[in-house]
Amino acid sequence: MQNFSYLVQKPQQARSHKTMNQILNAAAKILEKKTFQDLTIAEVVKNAHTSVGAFYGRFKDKEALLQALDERFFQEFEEAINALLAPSHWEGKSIAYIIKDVTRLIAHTYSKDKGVIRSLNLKARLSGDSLLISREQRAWNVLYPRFQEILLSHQEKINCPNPALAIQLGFKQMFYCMREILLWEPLRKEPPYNKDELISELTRAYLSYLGVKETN
Amino acid sequence: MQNFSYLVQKPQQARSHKTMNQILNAAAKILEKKTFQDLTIAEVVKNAHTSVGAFYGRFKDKEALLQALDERFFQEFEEAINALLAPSHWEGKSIAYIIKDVTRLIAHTYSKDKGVIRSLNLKARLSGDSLLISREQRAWNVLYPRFQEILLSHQEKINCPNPALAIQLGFKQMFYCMREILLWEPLRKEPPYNKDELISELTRAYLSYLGVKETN
DNA sequence: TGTACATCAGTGAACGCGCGTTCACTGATGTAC
DNA sequence: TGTACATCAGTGAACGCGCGTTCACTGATGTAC
Repeated sequence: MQNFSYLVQKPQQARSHKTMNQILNAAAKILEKKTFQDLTIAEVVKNAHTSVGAFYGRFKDKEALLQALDERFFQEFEEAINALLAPSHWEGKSIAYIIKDVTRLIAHTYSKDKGVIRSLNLKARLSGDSLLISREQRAWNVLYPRFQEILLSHQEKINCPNPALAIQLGFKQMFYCMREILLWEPLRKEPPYNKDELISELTRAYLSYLGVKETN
Repeated sequence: MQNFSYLVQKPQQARSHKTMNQILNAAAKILEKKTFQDLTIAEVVKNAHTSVGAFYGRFKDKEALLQALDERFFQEFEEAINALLAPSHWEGKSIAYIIKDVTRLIAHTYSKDKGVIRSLNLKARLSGDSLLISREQRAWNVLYPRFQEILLSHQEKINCPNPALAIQLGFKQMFYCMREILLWEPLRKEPPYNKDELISELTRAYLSYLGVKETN
């Protein structure tokens, strides 16, 4: 599953494991304030109380640092997705329940470690042909098809001309909007939303668009 | 209104005016394929059949090039917005009509000069505290409040718990989704949508969310 | 329970490359009289 | 209708700075016997 080719060598001793974590923590913290481009190795190792050489003893290059952050921060996300997708979990649940579940997951995912996620998102846009697909993207590629399939199996509750299209566009509206609001609006100093309100409003919008009547 | 402080000097002769346009065209073309960061002055002037010195005779620095592109490409957009906002234009029109109008404007705006718009959007995210607010942003700041005001004046047609919130979130859903789909999905090789279908679906979604009944 | 050796880990000065920017110079255009 | 001068415009080699990366070296940890 995971290849750690971005590492020169996996940590062998507790000592180096600690150093590596210090580096990742320092980097994550710096990324709250600036972009990955503006982050320098010198700055990271200074904040991690280690040295440039220690960095390159662990990471192949600067790029590898971002990959390591990607792995580290989306492990949790992947587990949350797997929990949602457990065969029994959505069994017999209403569309409203399922949509709210997914909306909530997205809201929570994009509320933590914003600096790292922002950097990864930017990275995906900057590097034209994305050589390495991010772990985040891979996670979505697992979640979405299953989600769509389940919604389509409830098709009789959906009242709109083109359910398949509406499921997709509705998901994108909710997802892109949530991501922009949580990740980028704060940087533009826009007033924040109440998170629970945001979740229920976006859920409501999605359900309205699909023409789902039930209020459950 | 516009300050051209990013220019060393405005073109005085037809000759230099032509050179400047060649530079802007070359840059816009390069930005279809790569980001502003990856674009080099050497590359631009080579494609513009001119020289580094000519560039710096016109532009204060590399940054100024992006500002000039911003000005050049959003002039048209601003005019379109002013047309929509002409006092008589939305007089007596239905909510459905108004929303479709705005959705269509966004769709058309983000269908052209994607390279430049992408670069400007990235720029806004990369440079933490945006020193210069982009012309695009300024344009939205003019359009949105007026749009909101007009929708609120039709409040009796809106059926949802919190109209003001729904107008705002609905707009964001539509806008962020449209922008992401038109600007970034193609880069990820995702299959494109039919534009008219996209406009009417996102309009329909917005109206459903607001609980607007009329089909006009 | 030492001793020898291999590997892991860390240090930070120095290197080097890419690319934005400068600068000394040449040529074109406009204006005054 | 030239001539002189100022300003505009363009050229491209050279500069220089920032920052990622290397490298020679020191110290720590583990293992064999």
